[in-house]
Amino acid sequence: MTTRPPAPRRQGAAWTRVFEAATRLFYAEGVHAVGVDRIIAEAGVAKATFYHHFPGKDDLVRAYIVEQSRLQRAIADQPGSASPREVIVAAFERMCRFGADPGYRGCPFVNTAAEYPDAAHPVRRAIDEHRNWCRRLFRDLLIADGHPDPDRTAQTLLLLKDGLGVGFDLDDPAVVGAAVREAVTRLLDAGAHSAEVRAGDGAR
Amino acid sequence: MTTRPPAPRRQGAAWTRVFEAATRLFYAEGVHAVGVDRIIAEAGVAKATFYHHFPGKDDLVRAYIVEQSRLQRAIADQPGSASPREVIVAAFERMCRFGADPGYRGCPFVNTAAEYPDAAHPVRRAIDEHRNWCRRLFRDLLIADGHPDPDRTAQTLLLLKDGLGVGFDLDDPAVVGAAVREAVTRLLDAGAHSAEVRAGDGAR
DNA sequence: CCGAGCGTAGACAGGTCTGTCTGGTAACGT
DNA sequence: ACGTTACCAGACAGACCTGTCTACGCTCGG
Repeated sequence: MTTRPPAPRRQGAAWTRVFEAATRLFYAEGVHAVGVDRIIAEAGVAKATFYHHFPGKDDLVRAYIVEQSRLQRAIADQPGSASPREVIVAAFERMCRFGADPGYRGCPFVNTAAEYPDAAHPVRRAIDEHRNWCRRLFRDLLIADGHPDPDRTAQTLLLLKDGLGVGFDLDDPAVVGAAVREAVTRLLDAGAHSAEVRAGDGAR
Repeated sequence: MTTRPPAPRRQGAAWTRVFEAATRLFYAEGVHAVGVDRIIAEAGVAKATFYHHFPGKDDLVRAYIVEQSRLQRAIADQPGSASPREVIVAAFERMCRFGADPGYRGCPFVNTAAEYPDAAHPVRRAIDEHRNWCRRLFRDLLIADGHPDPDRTAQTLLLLKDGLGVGFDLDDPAVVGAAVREAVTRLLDAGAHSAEVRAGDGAR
């Protein structure tokens, strides 16, 4: 009589429901602002089931970060015939599209890092890993594009990425988008420009 | 017998002690992670005194943000004989010095905004005010410097400011500092460069 | 001298947090 | 037929959260 499925639930889906509810809530409201009770309520899952799949809340937070990183890598890693430079431009174009969405609430990595002051915490380590991957990706693309200073410029691209994450959340998306597009173009042109200068050609 | 001063406390200083403890803790550990009990304990103040001075915790948070904004304005507003361009460069130089400090934990405005998803919240409004002041300041300086696109470039400087706030907290400060200094210089040179080009001069 | 204002100490209420535990149900592989 | 695994419902513990309240003391202006 009791314990019948209130929702037509697929079996084996409790983990997924918990994870998806957590992802949505963590992103929209912040990690510390969302309790386990809230997550299991929205997932329609028993508390024991939650703690059966995740040893503790922090493990869920870490899984959330790792999955966000995996998603971004999957998008960036899909092969294409574009030039390195076009790949970078397309990546920022994509970020600008995401940022213009009304549901945008900032970069999940930056927002979560703000709630974990301890740099040695597993969650922070996961965030560090993602940032390192990102910086390496930028650097490799810049090298492939023949940029004269790939390491520093990769960090500059990271600066822009972090800046747009904050800006799209707190400022006017249209202005932020315009500023980002121009800054990225100029940054990449600076590399090409240097190469041209070295080849004996002037500006324009 | 009871109620003797454990510390040699100056009278009328309870508000200050609360505020300073809150500022330190909010910045170092985040707003949601620090409770009122903790603040009053570190301030050496009774709970009733806390609620005598602040209607609630959010008011204290707002006061924290407003004061941080006031401090930054005070630094930026002090007059000098420097050119507009030098003022901008000096501002970023100052931020880089702050960011290199081992106690640096990111931009208080960005970190706090990450904990207040509701854009209509008084705390978020205070943060918006600060960002608007900052953008206006950049724009006015760029106009005074004769930059051809002050509005967009002001937003770009804001992008860099937010990016360095995150980067100095999460990445290698030395690399971030180098990237910031170069990006700012290049951004300001681009304006001057456009002027030169319009005057009929080529690159270099 | 005396009251107002600021301060202390600490109990208390009502809620929420993470995490544990009991008890029972349903599907599945062997 | 049986054990395992996944799942649900919900009570419970113990800590911490914000915020209120009582009761008392110190100091200073009038």
